[in-house]
Amino acid sequence: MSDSTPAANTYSMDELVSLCKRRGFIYPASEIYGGLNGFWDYGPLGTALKNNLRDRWWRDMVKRPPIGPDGEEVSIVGLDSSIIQNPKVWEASGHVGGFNDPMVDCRETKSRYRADHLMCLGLKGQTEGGQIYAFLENDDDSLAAARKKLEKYVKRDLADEEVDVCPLTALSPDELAITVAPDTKVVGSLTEPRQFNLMFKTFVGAVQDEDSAAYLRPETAQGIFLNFGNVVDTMRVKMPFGIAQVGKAFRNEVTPRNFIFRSREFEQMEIEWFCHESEAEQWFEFWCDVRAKWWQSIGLTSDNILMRKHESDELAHYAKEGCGTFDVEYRFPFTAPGFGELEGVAHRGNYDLSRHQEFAGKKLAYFDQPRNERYIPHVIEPSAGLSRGTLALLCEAYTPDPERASKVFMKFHPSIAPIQAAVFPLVAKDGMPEIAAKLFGELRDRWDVVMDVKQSIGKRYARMDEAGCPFCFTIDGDTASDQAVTVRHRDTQAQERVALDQVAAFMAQHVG
RNA sequence: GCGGGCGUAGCUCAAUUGGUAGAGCGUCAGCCUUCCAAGCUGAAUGUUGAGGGUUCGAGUCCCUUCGCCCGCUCCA
Repeated sequence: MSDSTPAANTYSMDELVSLCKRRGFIYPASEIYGGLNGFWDYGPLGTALKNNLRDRWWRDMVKRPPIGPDGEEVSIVGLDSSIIQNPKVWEASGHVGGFNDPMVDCRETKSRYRADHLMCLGLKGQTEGGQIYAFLENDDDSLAAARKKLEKYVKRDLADEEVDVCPLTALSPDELAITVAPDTKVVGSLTEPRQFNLMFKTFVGAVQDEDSAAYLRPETAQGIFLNFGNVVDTMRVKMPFGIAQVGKAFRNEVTPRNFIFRSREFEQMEIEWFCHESEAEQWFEFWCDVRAKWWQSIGLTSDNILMRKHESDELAHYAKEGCGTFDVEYRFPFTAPGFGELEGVAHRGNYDLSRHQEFAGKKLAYFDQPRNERYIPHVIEPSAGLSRGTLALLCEAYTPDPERASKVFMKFHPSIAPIQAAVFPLVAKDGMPEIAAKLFGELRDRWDVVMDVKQSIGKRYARMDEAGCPFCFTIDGDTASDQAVTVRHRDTQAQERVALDQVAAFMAQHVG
């Protein structure tokens, strides 16, 4: 998350969460049992919204992929790999090593540290009877403070040769017991390092022993790398090309927060774009541009979208030196005035395929006929959050309006709105419901449409405002004679008259 | 995992020093209604997050637990 100009959003997340529950977008998971931290269920409208976002992505990336720099459509094929994979996958990917951070807590200061980020200072060759002072790695002030405490303890200045520095993780439990934590003066306030396993562990088969242990995938990407060879062998693809996948991933987040922004079960929409190393930088720029524009095309305004280059110290373990990662970030109400990550476009180099080649002992090189060269492709990865994208759409759509009956309406882009049109007979008599039913039948095959004949027209309009339905078609007393209906526009509340036989054309024009 | 705050109807919230849990909105039904939650009538919905304790009596006090929010920590 990063800072920027003041927030445009003037509502609180509580209001949005409340509307999501009230209107069937998102419910707390297993709510009747008191919920479960970090999990959420999508209601009927939330499901429709999320599916629309997913389908739009699939259509724009796989079925009708973007035009590449050479003016031709790029080539992307789809995939749906399993959630549980051979446990060795996660050793090769670096998740077993890099995704398990040993943590220590300080009982005195209530601080938590990554154990591998703490270093220890002590007298060389002395452990018994002495004291050890922990300090933060790469922090000169912390180091100086630790040394000062050590010198005070031994009551003299120390030469550099006399002191010994080692990682906290190298300490024995006895040594840890005589260690003084940063910002404290007493010994033994640090807990033993504890593993924070961010991957969900499970067991394959009915017998639960370590041999059957497996993990739910923490990202969908690895399933693509595992099938790289299969796709090359079976799909007549040629470099450069992409493999796309949408699916669930699971992470045991330390702190699930901010509604569905950081949940433990979430969905990703990922493309792994394979190319020759010499073209990787060009494709990286290409995908950053394509993906930023795509988010804007579904209704996220440029004001709330930000492209941000990662600082070098926050690069992922797979990120290629010097090329880095770009984030597409969105200004959520809970991050404002800052931004939160929506999608990361990463240059993964050939890290993953090389690792799998090494760990699996299977050749994953590609023979490039035009180049007459065999190589392990480099990978550009536009990795988008489907759950986060859905949340961004909800946040972007939420529009308070004290003037209208609902006090708020959801301004979804018509193409991804969970309900794209509503058909209403103005009153439930005089043949109006019959005309409405006929129109409803014509529209529903192609769009998400509802029909409602109950209650006053104002109430139905207001209900559609909260659901974010962009257009309501109302059959009135004149329809039978003039063959026209009223279109009511959600955003402006304006009304216009449209010929009955032009409603589908109207929808095609305004919704797509 | 730590600290702080919170948890009452679908939603937003009331409920005196501990004394029978209510309102508005929403939902549903009926009447009505020819363009914005109209009006009238009626209805449903709560072990007050869960469990235990103190008390004649607990939404209210105490303990435990679960969940949510904020801050730390973390986010390959």
